Amino acid sequence: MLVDVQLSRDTIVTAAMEILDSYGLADMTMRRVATHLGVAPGALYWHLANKQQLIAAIADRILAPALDTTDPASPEELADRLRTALLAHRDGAELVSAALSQPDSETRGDVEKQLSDALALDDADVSRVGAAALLHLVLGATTLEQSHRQYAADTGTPAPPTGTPAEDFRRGVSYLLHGLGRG
Amino acid sequence: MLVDVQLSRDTIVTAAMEILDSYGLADMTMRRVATHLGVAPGALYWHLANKQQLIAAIADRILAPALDTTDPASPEELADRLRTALLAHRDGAELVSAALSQPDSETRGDVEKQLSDALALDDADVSRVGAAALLHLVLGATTLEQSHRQYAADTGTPAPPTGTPAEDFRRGVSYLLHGLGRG
DNA sequence: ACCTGAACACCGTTCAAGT
DNA sequence: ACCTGAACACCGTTCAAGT
Repeated sequence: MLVDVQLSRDTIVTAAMEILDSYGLADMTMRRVATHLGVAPGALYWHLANKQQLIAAIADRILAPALDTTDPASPEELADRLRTALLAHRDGAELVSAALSQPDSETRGDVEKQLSDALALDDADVSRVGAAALLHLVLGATTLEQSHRQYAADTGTPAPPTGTPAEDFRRGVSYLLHGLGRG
Repeated sequence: MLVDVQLSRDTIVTAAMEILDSYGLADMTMRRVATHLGVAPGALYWHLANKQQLIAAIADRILAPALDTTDPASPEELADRLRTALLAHRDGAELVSAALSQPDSETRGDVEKQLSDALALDDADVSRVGAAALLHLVLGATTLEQSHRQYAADTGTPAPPTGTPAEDFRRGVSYLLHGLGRG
């Protein structure tokens, strides 16, 4: 338990991510976060409206290393960086999917804009649909990969021999990008 | 409440889907399903090991109209039929995503095989990666579309003018398919 | 074989009351 | 302003005991 630091949105997010990485999304409950901070459950609700808001804030932190970049990346590179960022936290892909599924997610717009820019296409409509498709691909493929990893870790079995996931990921992205080039 | 029919896996699944369509996935709890059937919560566990198993069974029912077909469809048509099947039930895309994310999902293999066959490519590896990518696209795009629909229905606002979702969906699929053609 | 009753170990969220 | 205590209205799951 962290001792006696002033409670704030940021300390709550940090505590929640420690629980996430140690025990997974299912165990990242408001009550456990509160206990971890040595505080009553209700205290969290002074700083956050609800759990969805906490999840959104965590998603932003998870995505930050992939997004806060000055140089414009290629779409391949951006997709790869997103995957890496998601894999860096237990259940990261699932959590971010949940956050971006909320209809009022601002982050989703940001990510799609950055993907769209990376595509560097003339047709804005192709960019929009292509960026959305790319994001779906990244989230879907990474969620599946991560759940397989976790299952393997839980059961002690090695990962299934479907060919290396990173390579499959890049190939899926590459197929879509080729298709977009002929938009 | 259904009255006095013998409890079985099938009647439970039917009751659960009625709650799903009426109140959504968040309200589809084991306890509410039991109440709807006029039975104690524990009774369900004679017929099902746990809630995950119920969700898997519902996913199969939702997907059935898209999959149980004799004639081999084009990948465009199959993708479209999957989207339609998911949209036919409240939170259908989210529920099926959850079911197919379970590492031991048999249905996921079936769907990917059918997509892979529909692709009708020579290279088996391209088929495998392509089918997975297509499935991610279908689930991701439809989950988003459905959550936007629900949000619009809940708030009374009309859907956002992003261009018609069905058209965007077909375009996303089409881009990926073009890319696969040049695999 | 199939189901009930009752419990176990939890949830997210609210809100008066305290400091 | 910020937090506690205590409650409200729930969960999924188990399991002795009944029929």
